[in-house]
Amino acid sequence: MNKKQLQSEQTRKRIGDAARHLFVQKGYKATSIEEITAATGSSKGNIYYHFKSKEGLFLYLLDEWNRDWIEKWREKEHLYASAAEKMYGFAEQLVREDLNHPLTKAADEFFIGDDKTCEVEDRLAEMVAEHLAFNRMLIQEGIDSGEFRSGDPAGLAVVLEALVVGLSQMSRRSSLEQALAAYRLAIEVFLHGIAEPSAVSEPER
Amino acid sequence: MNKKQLQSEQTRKRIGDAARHLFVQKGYKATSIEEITAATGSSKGNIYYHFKSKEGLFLYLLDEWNRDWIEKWREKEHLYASAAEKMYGFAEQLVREDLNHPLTKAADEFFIGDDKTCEVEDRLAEMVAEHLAFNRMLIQEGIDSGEFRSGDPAGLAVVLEALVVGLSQMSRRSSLEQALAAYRLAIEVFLHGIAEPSAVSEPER
DNA sequence: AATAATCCTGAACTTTCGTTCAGTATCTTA
DNA sequence: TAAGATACTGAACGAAAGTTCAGGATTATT
Repeated sequence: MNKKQLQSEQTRKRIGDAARHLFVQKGYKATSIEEITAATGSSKGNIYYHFKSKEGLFLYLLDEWNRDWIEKWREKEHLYASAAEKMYGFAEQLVREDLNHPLTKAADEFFIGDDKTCEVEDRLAEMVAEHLAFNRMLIQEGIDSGEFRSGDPAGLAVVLEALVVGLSQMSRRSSLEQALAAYRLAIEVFLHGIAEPSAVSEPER
Repeated sequence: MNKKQLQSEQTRKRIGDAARHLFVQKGYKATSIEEITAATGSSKGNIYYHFKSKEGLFLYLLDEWNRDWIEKWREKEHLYASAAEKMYGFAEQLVREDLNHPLTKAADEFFIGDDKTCEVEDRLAEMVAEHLAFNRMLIQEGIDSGEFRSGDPAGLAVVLEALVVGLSQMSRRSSLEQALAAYRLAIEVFLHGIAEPSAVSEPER
């Protein structure tokens, strides 16, 4: 590899890392190009040399993130014996990986903001669908193995996603230990609920 | 009451209603004063005559919202016989009231944005604490009545809050029926979990 | 009726932020 | 080594948004 190419790749990574960190921490709009340059030492123009635009940079990060996340999961997945263990492993990776997925907060700004490009909109809808599909498969595995009661996997996938999205938002200002504890407790509740098994109650209507 | 005073109160309400609607729908930063004026027919200056600033307007809405929500809850609370029923009623009010609390999305922008005033920061931390206290009390009631297993009410309050926050975010683009179904399912899971009672599994470590 | 108080307008100011671009430095290639 | 390609700089531009203000319209007070 060329020295130029190497350099290019390095700064790209540098910018990407700094930008991701800021996006995750502060959201999309609240993070300015100025701040990214300050965090990298690069200049404004350099960002636009390596990335098409702010949107482009963000989209690139989303793709990269998703790829890495899935890859890491594939490496670990087989270590877990049961579906329940997988759920805890899933939560742990969510916390350890970055304490939250950029998609949860920043991408939501995209969806809602008026300035959304069609390309971005499509890509984001796709990613949410992927997330739900992932969750559904996780739950389906447990059902197939007899660990989980058979029910509505699609609906439960939404509930799980909501739990994850909410936790990432609530845990943004807490320590890793606190976050891990919260996630673990959440999965525990997701699996076993909080009600006494004896006290069966149904929703009204 | 004066004609002037009445007029003033009416426009205040008009501005507040329009602003709340936009904030809930689009988030804090994405909603401009311009848009609020367009939605009300009032002028820019008029908003600043009635409210100190955009932040002030938002803070006012948060307070108002919280008051109304609590009030409505107090009216309904006694109708529910069990703690479990209360949880479903709680979820239902969350959906029906506005499908999401401004605090969930817009307020999070406040917390994270750099431009936060000290006054605002304090007020918001207070409100989150109030929310968690509310949840904890709800859970504690169930524990006291023997419906819920005794555990970590504070931790469970965070899990419940996360569920609500996440659901509100996920349900922003779905119909009322879909949202209600998702919330109900979530509460069902929160109460009973998804695991087969026979298959007991613990978190690793 | 006249003066004061209140409500409201909208143009202009200021700041912030994404984006561009002419120019410089460094490296590759022929 | 000379010419071209690549990596980078930072000032400047333009659009958007929050805020202010001088003044007009409406209502209250004396």
